[in-house]
Amino acid sequence: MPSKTNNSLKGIKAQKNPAKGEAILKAAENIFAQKGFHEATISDIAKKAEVSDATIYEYFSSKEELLFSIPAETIHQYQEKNLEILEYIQGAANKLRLLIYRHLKLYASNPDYANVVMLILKGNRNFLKTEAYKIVQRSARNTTQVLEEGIQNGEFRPDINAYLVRAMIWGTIEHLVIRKSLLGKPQDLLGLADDIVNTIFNGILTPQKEPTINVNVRIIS
Amino acid sequence: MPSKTNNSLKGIKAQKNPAKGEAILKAAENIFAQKGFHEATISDIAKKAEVSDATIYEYFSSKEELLFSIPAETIHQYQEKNLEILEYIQGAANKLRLLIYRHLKLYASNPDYANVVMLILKGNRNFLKTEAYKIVQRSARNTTQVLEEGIQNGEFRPDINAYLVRAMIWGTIEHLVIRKSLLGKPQDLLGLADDIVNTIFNGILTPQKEPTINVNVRIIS
Amino acid sequence: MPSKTNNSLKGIKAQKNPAKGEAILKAAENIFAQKGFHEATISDIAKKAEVSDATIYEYFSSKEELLFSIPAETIHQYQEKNLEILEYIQGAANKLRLLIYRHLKLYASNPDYANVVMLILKGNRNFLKTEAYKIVQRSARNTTQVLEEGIQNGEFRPDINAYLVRAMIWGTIEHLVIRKSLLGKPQDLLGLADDIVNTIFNGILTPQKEPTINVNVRIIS
Amino acid sequence: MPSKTNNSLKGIKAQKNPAKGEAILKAAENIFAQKGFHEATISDIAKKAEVSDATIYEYFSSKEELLFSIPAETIHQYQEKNLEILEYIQGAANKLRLLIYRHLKLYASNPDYANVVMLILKGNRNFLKTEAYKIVQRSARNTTQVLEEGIQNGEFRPDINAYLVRAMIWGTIEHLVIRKSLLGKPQDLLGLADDIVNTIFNGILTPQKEPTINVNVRIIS
DNA sequence: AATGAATGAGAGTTCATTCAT
DNA sequence: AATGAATGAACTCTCATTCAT
Repeated sequence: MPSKTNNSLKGIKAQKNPAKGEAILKAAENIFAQKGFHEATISDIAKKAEVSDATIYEYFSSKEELLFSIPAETIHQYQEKNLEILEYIQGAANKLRLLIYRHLKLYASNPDYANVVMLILKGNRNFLKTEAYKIVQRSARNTTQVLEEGIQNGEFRPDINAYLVRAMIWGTIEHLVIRKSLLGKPQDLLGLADDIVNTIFNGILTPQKEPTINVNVRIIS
Repeated sequence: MPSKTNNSLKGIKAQKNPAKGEAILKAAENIFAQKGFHEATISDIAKKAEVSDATIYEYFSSKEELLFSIPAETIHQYQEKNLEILEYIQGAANKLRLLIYRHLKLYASNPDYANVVMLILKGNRNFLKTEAYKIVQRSARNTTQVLEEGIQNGEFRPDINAYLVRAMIWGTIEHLVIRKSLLGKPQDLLGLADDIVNTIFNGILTPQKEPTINVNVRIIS
Repeated sequence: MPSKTNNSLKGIKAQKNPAKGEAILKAAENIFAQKGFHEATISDIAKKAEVSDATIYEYFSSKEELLFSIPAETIHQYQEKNLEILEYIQGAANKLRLLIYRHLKLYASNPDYANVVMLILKGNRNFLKTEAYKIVQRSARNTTQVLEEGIQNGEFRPDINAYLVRAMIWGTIEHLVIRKSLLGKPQDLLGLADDIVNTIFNGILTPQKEPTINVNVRIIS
Repeated sequence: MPSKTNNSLKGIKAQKNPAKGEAILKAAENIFAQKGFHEATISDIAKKAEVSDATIYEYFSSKEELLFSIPAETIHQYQEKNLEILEYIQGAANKLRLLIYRHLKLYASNPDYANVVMLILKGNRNFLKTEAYKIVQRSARNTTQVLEEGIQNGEFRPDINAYLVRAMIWGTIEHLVIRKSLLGKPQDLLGLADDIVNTIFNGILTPQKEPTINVNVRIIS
């Protein structure tokens, strides 16, 4: 159930015309994704959004605030939906599978967004002070909680480091998304979800064959 | 066996005074790490290197080339050393453990370098055309080869996706290194190496203790 | 006898709502006094006047016209009142004393006004073309006339330069008012009126003892 | 004897090429005088000085600093010269006459300078924090000291207010200079020096001609 | 009559880069 | 080889002003 008061999330100055604000945001997402932050100019974005340069400043107080406003809405809805769905899923393993799947899908279905988040925002120290980043943190906590739940109910090994496992899952996803953004390579991001889950669940070592007893039965006809 | 002709790797214009070139590179690494690429100025770097702005252009043809020259030497030596050591290690699992350990150590012991590579170079499309990036790719192939070796000799499950597993390992490491750069958080990066290896090897699922003895029945007709 | 058609004096576009026009003018006076002309924005003034930016343009056709409209009413009333009072005063010296006193008082009792006139309008070439400036000139002529009256009736030295003396009086007052605006220094502006008058009247030189005749009387007893 | 270390007075960033710095300063003086501070652009000044816009910023860190640097050298030399000359003049009245004369001459012979100082700097609050303004203050103290000297040695009335008289002198001069700048009116500024001095010295009132002869009677017994 | 919304037009400032010495 | 000096080329951001409603 997405809240109605998500305006505050965006750090947008006012809301003269929300549709126009949204259009600017979309244009910015696209231009930043193509060119990068410093290489993109306000003029580029204004042209794409079909407004004047000055109008952008009616909606966002600076170029950087415009950048930081991009993920706000998306991340917010993503997180709300996650919480909503998690309620209906039984079992930590199933929940984790869902989180991985949705995390991948978030980026897979929004390439520009993925680009901006992975290539621009991820390395930006100022983004860490952002409201949107706080939601990212909350979203991270979802994963950790699911992991801890699984440890406690015995689904997951008791000796795993939940913080590290979360880092592995996120790191894997982000690594793949960046490669996709930069090289276009993993053609089908979502298709990797199962492999990721399997590897995270079972590891890569060949399971030690449990010691077996070979019984040779000779049927004497 | 490190080559002597590693100049070409650096993209350095000439080699008037290699020591000075090196000093500029170190200064750049430090300044870029602190401020980021666009926020750092040639003047900042020149001041730190105790040369004039113009001198930097005697050694590097542009600010971006200077940036791209930072990893060249380090990555080159890293890769050479990897190849050298891998020869002496038996078993894919052991080799993989080594690669993970050294990969983490590379960043853990060079925070400025980690910063530049993770926060600046990683998202830079032009870096992909670089000579240094080719070494990165070669280094990635090491990991894939070790994984494939392990699959073939039965150490690793036959059904794992080597490409994906490598992405997981690298993604995990990079994720942790970025957090360290940005948040200072995983205090002891290297200390996580064993946990990473364990989780990658064994997964997170609690192994199903088979309550029964496996009996193989061979019917001899 | 103040005219009723003082609208023309203000350069105000229309007179939709005179009270609102006045409010805008007062707001402008205050904001300009605080910030200066270029540093003050129409928005600042609109906010202070509790109207929208656009409304200001319903009353004044430009920012500069708004500025020039500030002194109109005040200077007009000041001049009218001067003329009125001068009629009832006997003697050029007395009249001059009055003009000095009222001139000082005009600024002393309207600090914002003083600020705008002294720090902003005084150096503005366009202001010279203004209707309000014509009244300033007329007001200056009052002073000159009083001076000439005094010269003719013997109250003032015949060799003084009326134009210069007026410049001295006005220069003195303006200098003091500016210092007050900028430095807050002459705490009590009005208190200086008498000193100004005395100095202007008597100068600063110690009066020469009138030549005397020494008569020695010898009393012969 | 002007000091050699007057660079510090200018607030100039460096002194790459003092002649060029001077040229920029002269160009700025002229352009500011013609157009005013806000109406003048860095481009205007650069064009006049025959340098690029960017070069101006090699010599002055901002447009405002450039403005403030204009009076530094002039005011400094003026003050030094004043002190030098005052030493050789006997009598407060003579000294005061000199100060008035030189004050007028300073502006009369540098119309652009007069313009900048009177129309732009005089109303600028930030200028008060300037090094150059401190010299202005010192220069003001010269005048006050001469006035006090005259009071003490009996040349000037004991009841005059030195602070006020200085304000009158400066106010008169500034008023005339502004009129000259704005209206071109007092054709011959310097020619007014004597009138100013006379009026300041003797006032404007007709001296009361004593109708009687003062007779001192000495009775010689 | 009043204004929300939009923008044209600049302007100051920064910096990577060049080049004569 | 080294650099002081100069600048071309942008780009963000501001604000007075307009106009449809």
